[in-house]
Amino acid sequence: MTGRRQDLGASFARLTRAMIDAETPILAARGVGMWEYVVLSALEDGAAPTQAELAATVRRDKTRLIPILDALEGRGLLSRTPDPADRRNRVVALTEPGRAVLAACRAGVRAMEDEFLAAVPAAERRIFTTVLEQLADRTSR
Amino acid sequence: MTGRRQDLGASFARLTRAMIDAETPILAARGVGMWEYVVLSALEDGAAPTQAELAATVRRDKTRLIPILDALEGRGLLSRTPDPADRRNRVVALTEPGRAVLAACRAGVRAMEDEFLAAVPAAERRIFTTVLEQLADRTSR
DNA sequence: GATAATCGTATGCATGTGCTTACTATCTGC
DNA sequence: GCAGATAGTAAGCACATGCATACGATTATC
Repeated sequence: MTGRRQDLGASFARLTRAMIDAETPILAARGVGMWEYVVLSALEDGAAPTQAELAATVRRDKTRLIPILDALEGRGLLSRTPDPADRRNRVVALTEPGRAVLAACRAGVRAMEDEFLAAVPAAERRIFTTVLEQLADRTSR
Repeated sequence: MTGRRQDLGASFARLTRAMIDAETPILAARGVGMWEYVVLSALEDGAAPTQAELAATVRRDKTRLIPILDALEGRGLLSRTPDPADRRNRVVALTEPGRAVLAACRAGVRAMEDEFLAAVPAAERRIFTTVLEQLADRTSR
């Protein structure tokens, strides 16, 4: 890898900023903030058994997560249900409207991503995204 | 790209955090903070003609850049020289000791990166890093 | 039953960041 | 020569974030 010029960290950071800048208006057009989108996404595959666990998943301080959840629940996009097995806990889950909003956001984000990657040949694109996801999955959250 | 699960932005953000977490102790062992490293790196290929331009390059508020530059200059790692062509400006350049410290940091970062990518087959790794750099270079700073 | 631990909630505090303001010194254009 | 603009510098302000504290409700352990 002696030919590599830029640090991985610098490239990732730069692309993160670019993605955030690109995603923000897409989400805003659907009435969703970035943290809200992150939370909705985290619930896509299934409910979080506790708010604390959701906070850890999205790496957002549990106390600062409250207003985000308040807002989303207030809009009917997610529900917080006391867990009968342990009433200290509240199970957090997407509602149908929440799923619909998330799907709309996701569609916009996907379109943006596809456009962003359009200049990369298909075979390389496939390798890039596969390796990217593998690397990301290997990092602790 | 219908098979892709995770948002690019989420993967990039996650990897950025992982890189920061991995780099921080590497830099600290060489007495360098992350912002300091970013600044040193930005000067690697040549001096910045003004501090303002350096600030834009590293995306750091020019007013907040001052203490960083003060610290680095105080350690003799960079110089700030009034530009005779326009004495409002100060040309910022690495010193030889600065280059040495940067090289040491870079070596540590490279070793970490190589280890991080070790599980990726060489051919895929090459494609991944090439595409990554191309994508990063295409984003506005 | 009493104590300790945990969850969700609200809030305080310290730190980092971006933007703004203000200043001195310098430069540019008229 | 003068007004306006710019560079570097210091500091204020608002906001975001992480961590800590405290509380009521609930659970687990002894």
